[in-house]
Amino acid sequence: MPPNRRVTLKQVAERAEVSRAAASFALSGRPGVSDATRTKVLRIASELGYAPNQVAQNLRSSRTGMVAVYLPEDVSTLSYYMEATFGVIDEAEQSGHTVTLIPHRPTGLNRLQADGIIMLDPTRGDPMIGHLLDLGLPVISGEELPEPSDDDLPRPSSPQSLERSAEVAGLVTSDHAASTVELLEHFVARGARRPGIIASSVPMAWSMTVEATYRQWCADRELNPLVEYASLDGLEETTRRATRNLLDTGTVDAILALADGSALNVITSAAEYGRRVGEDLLVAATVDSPVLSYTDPAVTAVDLRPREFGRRCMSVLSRVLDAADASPDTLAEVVDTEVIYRASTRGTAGDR
Amino acid sequence: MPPNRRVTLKQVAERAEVSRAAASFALSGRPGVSDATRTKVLRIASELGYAPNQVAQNLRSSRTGMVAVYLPEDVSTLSYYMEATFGVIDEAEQSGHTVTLIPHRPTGLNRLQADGIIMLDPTRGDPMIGHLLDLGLPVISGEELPEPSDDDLPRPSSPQSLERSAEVAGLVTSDHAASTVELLEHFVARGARRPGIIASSVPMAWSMTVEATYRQWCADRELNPLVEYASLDGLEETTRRATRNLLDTGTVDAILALADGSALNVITSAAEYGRRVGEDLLVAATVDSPVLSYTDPAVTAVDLRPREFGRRCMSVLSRVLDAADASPDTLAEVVDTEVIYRASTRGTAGDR
DNA sequence: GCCGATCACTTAATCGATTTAGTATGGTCT
DNA sequence: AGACCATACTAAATCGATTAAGTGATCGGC
Repeated sequence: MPPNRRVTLKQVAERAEVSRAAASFALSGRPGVSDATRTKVLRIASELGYAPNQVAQNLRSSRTGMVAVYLPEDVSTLSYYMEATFGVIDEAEQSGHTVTLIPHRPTGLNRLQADGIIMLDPTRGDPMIGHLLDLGLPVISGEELPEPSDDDLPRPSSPQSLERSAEVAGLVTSDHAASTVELLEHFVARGARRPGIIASSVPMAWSMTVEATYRQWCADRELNPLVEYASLDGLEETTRRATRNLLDTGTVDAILALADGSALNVITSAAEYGRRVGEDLLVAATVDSPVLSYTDPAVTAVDLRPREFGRRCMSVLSRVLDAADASPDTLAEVVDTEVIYRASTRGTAGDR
Repeated sequence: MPPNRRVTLKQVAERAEVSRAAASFALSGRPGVSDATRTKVLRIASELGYAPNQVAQNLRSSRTGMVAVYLPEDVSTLSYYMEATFGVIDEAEQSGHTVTLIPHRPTGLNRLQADGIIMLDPTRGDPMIGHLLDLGLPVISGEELPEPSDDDLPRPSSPQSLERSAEVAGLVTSDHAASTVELLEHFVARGARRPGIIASSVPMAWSMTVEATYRQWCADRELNPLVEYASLDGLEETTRRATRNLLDTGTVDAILALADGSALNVITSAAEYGRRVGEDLLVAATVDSPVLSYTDPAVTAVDLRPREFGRRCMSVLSRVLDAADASPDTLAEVVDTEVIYRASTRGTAGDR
């Protein structure tokens, strides 16, 4: 009755005049009790507002009921991670898991309680990645795990753990290569001849895929790739410089920006170079973000469906957790993306 | 030894040749064991890499060890909440709490396990707010709790719970009135005479404070307030319209935008009206966001120190949880803010 | 009419840590 | 030497749910 004192199974059992075990059977829907008893217990449970104490359940089942999400520390595009995290939460609710966020510092990592880990966009060189893999928990990687770089310290781990960390339990990706090609072809269809790219020096798998795809696309057409970088150190300054360098060439008539910040900078400074975005300068971004629809003109971008992406990560993790023992190969899934066409790539060749 | 099998207190006790109770006393630092035993237990515990099972601890202490954070469903400025949430996590780590995010749907709310709740920017009309307040857990509100509007359904709650929900256990705010005045005065100091505002129709306490402060400021100077709204329904369209309406007046020479999207739209469409941002049109935003530093010119904005804000919310909650029984009045704290001056308010009146 | 099987249920062990109550040891005081 | 007490520890209960093992009753088959 008092909402501060929670109803326990024992109380339900007493009211129903059965043992705690019988009540437990009835509530969990397993055989062993008569239909009469079952309905009675269920009725009383709902009357009393019984909700099982998850802490007790978890202790018994030696699970934590928690899923830990790890996000990159330095992110330029926050909305993606926010949405993806809520996608994880959506799906975690289904399987009765709670979602916790992992701090970026390794302090107290051994205190981390979770049944599994979801890493979004693991960054090469981030020492946390190794620590998390070494925890012995099933890990789902959102976007590919980058190869450890040479200057990374070798993790102090036994051969056994090395072997384990070579594999994640599941992998969810988006087809960045396909969406990059779609954007580049769209540039061409809208009348552009020389697309350039403002890449990111952040060593995440997806950004490397986009850049490599662009370079390959240029190679296929015997075009000289026009690549400028925005780096995490001095992000604003390098973003501005990348924009300036591309526009200074004078030959660029389309720009593919990896980060929303870069696209934004192109939009707002194009006028200084006498360029009109959407007409003689097409602009698109590889990751959509709310801000890209507020600019004038609004910016064409790839909707990575982050919410769905997060849901899929959690759903893969659920399957891994249920499989318990037998999961020899890692589960892999691809989330569909969609290019959102906006005014920044209207171009000169007809409508739409 | 195997990292997948966690070390338990029993194992430590056996290795140290004492009872589990003695080991527990030793580890928790309470009297009742000799110094020799204590050091021995501690040594063995660290050798074995013992970490107490928090699930068991929580069951025993009938706490959950979790803090639940509730974010508004429709947010235009994501980075603020992201940062604030990580601030909560920073501080929660200190007190050994895990942070979970609350889904926006009330489904399964009674299954929510937490020792306390932190609501960020509670929105008037959001039915979740009532539900969360009725849970009987200590609630910290980040920014004031709005008065329930008339058309809100009365919550089905006993008088007792009504009384309780009238009060939150703690309140953390930023001084939006002060920062608004600072921005307006800055406009004037930079040569502006007629500032307008693109307000938000989102009924959150802070946005209402900013708008009210602006109106009062105008009234004090016998100026006619120039207010346009960007509403959540059709955010892009209303944002554009608000910008257009303000610029169409021709009299506006400074614009204060509540959301980063609005500020952005002003920046990118000013040229069409023959205005030069930072010269004959000053622009500032009441909430800083990464995108505001990538535009050209970059936009002056208020840094609300969201990370610190989140930390303070959690620290207040910690105090409430420790106080246990005696906390008659709600704890209140104010987080300092800082205006970040950028090129969009350079103006005509000298340097700065 | 008796054996075995099935059903419906209860008892008790279990998860891992904390904590109360209880016990043995040694020392001090008179 | 016996009473008394503090110290250092152990045994066992506890948190709330799950589940293996056990008990009694009923039923069917031959």
